[in-house]
Amino acid sequence: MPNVPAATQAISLLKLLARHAGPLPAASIARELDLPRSTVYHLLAVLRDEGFVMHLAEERRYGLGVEAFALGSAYSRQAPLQRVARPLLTRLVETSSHNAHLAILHGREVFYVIEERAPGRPPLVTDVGVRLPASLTATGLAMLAALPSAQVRALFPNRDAFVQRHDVGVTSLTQLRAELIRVRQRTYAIEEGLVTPEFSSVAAAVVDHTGHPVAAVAVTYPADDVDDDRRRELARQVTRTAADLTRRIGGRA
Amino acid sequence: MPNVPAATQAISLLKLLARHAGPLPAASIARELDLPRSTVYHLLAVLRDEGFVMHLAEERRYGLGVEAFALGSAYSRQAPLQRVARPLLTRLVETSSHNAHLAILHGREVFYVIEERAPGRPPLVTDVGVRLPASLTATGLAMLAALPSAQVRALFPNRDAFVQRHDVGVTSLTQLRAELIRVRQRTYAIEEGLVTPEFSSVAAAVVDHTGHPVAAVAVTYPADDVDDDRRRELARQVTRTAADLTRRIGGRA
DNA sequence: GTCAAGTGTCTCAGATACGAGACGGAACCC
DNA sequence: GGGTTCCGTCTCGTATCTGAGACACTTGAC
Repeated sequence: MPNVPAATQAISLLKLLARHAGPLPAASIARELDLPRSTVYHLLAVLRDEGFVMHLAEERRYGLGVEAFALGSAYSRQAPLQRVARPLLTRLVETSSHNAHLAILHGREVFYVIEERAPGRPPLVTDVGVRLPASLTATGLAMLAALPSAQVRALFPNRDAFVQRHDVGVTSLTQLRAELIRVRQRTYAIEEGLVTPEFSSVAAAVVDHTGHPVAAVAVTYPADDVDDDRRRELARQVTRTAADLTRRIGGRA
Repeated sequence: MPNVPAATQAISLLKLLARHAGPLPAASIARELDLPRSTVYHLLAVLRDEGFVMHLAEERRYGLGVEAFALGSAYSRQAPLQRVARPLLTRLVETSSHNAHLAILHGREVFYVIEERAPGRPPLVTDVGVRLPASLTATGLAMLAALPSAQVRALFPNRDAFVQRHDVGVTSLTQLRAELIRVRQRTYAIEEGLVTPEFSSVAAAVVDHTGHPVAAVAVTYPADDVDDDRRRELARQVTRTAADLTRRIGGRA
């Protein structure tokens, strides 16, 4: 277990500022992180010097600084998966005429790293940077289905690990396993109205050379506009895009 | 002066990983940061736990993690300037048929936060996340021209503060001041071939309610394709976009 | 105008983190 | 197979950081 408390506190402070919709006063930061006020001021001073935090003196609040943006840009520049995936998602949007996105698994959540919107389609909740519970999303289910059984159990050790949305969603490991069996049988995941009522998604996993899921591709469409035949066609396009991306990153396709 | 060495070291490590094109071995990190190996491993352990760094075990290297991306996304979500500016730059690209970008001043450098590429135009060096010396760029000159004289002097205290590119660029405060006078007289900045040979840019500053420059808007075009009349027209569109953005953020226009 | 609450800075002693260096294992080279 | 280099983990004593709390200033309520 690493023990570098000042580094951990600094990182926690940045994460706190990222979680909120806007800048925070120092007293709120101290309270939410349960840190002494003087410690918080020391950390803020360092983070300001380094450009990760800026002080809005008139509002007496602290917000993220441009170095936070620079870090995110550096991650995007260095991440081979996103660079390779972007043109493939652009093409998927063209052929499907629906919004497409790429997500990665981060613990029990999915994290959206690419969102390509189709012309004339509304923006969805699955915007870049958003996190959602994996068990509730098509992309999450697609990736969980590609994980070894023991790893799924490790991620969901008890009933508390499950969340619901709009009063719907799996609530136990047994239910989740059953759903993942269905995903494997179909070779794609379906989510109907769990994330956004009246919208559905189909998703397929992207796996690396060991077969481990590194991302999932999905398309989202208005549920009423798409019959079973149309949905199978969208699923075919999504699984083909995911397989193509898997091949391009040298994965086991 | 803040003194929280572990926090400073952690942040320096993240910045180092951001500066490089890809992941680094721990030994390189120790060498470039001039830190003991055990200290570096402690910091890497914390940053991994928090998701800011990932360990590529097969390559024995460390790279930025998805929380770096999440931080950058949070900054973009919270930054009102970029949200307001993006549709204006999209429209500027449509009317001008050239690439447009938005930059902010960060010390003596400009930092590109939006890049909108025109259809059929090549990507340029001014990509999102890139930094360039302010004195060499149209956006930098536009913002410097809107700063009080004392602040320009503080940013460029001596000849060492100036850099050149392709053997061209101002090398003294006197030369810089003369150029900034010209920028103010024209109400826009011009850069010809300093950033990318054979490409030129025109830029105008976006100022806040105090008249302080918070960003600059620019258009970049192939120098040979644009005669004086055409360039004046592009400059008119750029200064209008910058004024529009200034008004929308409640600036002094 | 007065009082309370909040912000930001500063000091310094006791608690604790830092980092030198040892160790085991892996990878590479011959 | 042996030797070298590098990686990653671990220990513990000394140097140094953390944070309680005082202080000055600003803002807001009455």
